[in-house]
Amino acid sequence: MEEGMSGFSVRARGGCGGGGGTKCGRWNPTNEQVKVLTDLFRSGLRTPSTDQIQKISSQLSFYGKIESKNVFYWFQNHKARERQKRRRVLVDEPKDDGIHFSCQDNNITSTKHFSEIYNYNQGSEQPERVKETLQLFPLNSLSESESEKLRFFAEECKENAAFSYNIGAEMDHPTLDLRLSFL
Amino acid sequence: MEEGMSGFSVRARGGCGGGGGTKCGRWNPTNEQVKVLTDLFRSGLRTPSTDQIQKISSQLSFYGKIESKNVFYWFQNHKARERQKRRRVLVDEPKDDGIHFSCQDNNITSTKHFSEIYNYNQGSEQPERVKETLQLFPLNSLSESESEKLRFFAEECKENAAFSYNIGAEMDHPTLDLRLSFL
DNA sequence: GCAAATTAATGATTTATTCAAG
DNA sequence: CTTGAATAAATCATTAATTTGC
Repeated sequence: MEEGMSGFSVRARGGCGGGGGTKCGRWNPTNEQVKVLTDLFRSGLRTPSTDQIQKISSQLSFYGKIESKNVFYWFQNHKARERQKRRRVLVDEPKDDGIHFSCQDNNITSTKHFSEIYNYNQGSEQPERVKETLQLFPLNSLSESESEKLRFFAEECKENAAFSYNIGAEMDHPTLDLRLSFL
Repeated sequence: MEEGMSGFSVRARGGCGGGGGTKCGRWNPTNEQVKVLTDLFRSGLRTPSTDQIQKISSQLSFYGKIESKNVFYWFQNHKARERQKRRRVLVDEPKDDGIHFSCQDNNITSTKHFSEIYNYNQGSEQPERVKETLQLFPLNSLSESESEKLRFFAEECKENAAFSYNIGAEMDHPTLDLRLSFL
């Protein structure tokens, strides 16, 4: 991928001595290793001590090549990325407010329950990216150009595409201004 | 399927506000609504903010009955199911494993360099707590349940997830005693 | 053809995690 | 250590598809 380099890159590090794999650019955790590390993380471990690191590394070496520093970095990175993920959520978001629903009684609680539920925002997939990417939103297809609309539709919802495009034609809807600007 | 329950049942929804259909069991999106939601999703939107939800809902109401919460749920479900789909693919298609760390030595100044870096050890986050919490470590899950393993993997280390998750199965490892005792 | 029966989709709720504030 | 916020995952439940016996 990014390696393409000619020069050193891969390992200017002294290590990687022995021959073999040669792919000693960086640690490549096995699934087992990741599993264990993740479980440790989930069970509360965040910044293992030197001692803990050594022991973990030792245990994990059973699954494949690994060094203490890999464990150390893994925790550093994992912790940081989890935090980052969380932060992104906080940053991009909020403005809540209330939105109520029509269903009034029903134990399910509407306003409260719901606001509790979706009173957040960005998920974990495209953090900021969404905002930028949305620029690319194929708006044109949303408010006009029915034919193009249908084209998309045919792609996305083959089965539902059936009657969709003539509705727009006969109903003369309100421009459905679903584009970045309104988002 | 196995539901057969007897008990209570159908929801005691009282709401469903205004008159009309009475068939207010649950929202039934029109093709237009699905089309727009799908396009938004495709354009990158995953977890719309409250504000976005309101606007989307407002626009979509032109096509038929809809509430903000429907939009919210739609995105939640769609996102989750797309993820699920992807995950399923990964599970079904093991991919190669290419596990061959041949590099052996490579101590990379390990001890020295490394110890300098993380030789600060505990103190900040979970001091003792770790020790207690680790008791709960779900060891059992270390060697089996490949699917779940993969799930974790896909989540945590998307890019590194490339290889092997069948190793555990064929290697019959030594109980990996990662628990309090060793930490 | 057409319903009852069965299965597939998907809307709506609940539960479990994680980080971070208190 | 406790609690609140914000999800993602799991699950429940209802509606639409589809199948099946007549």
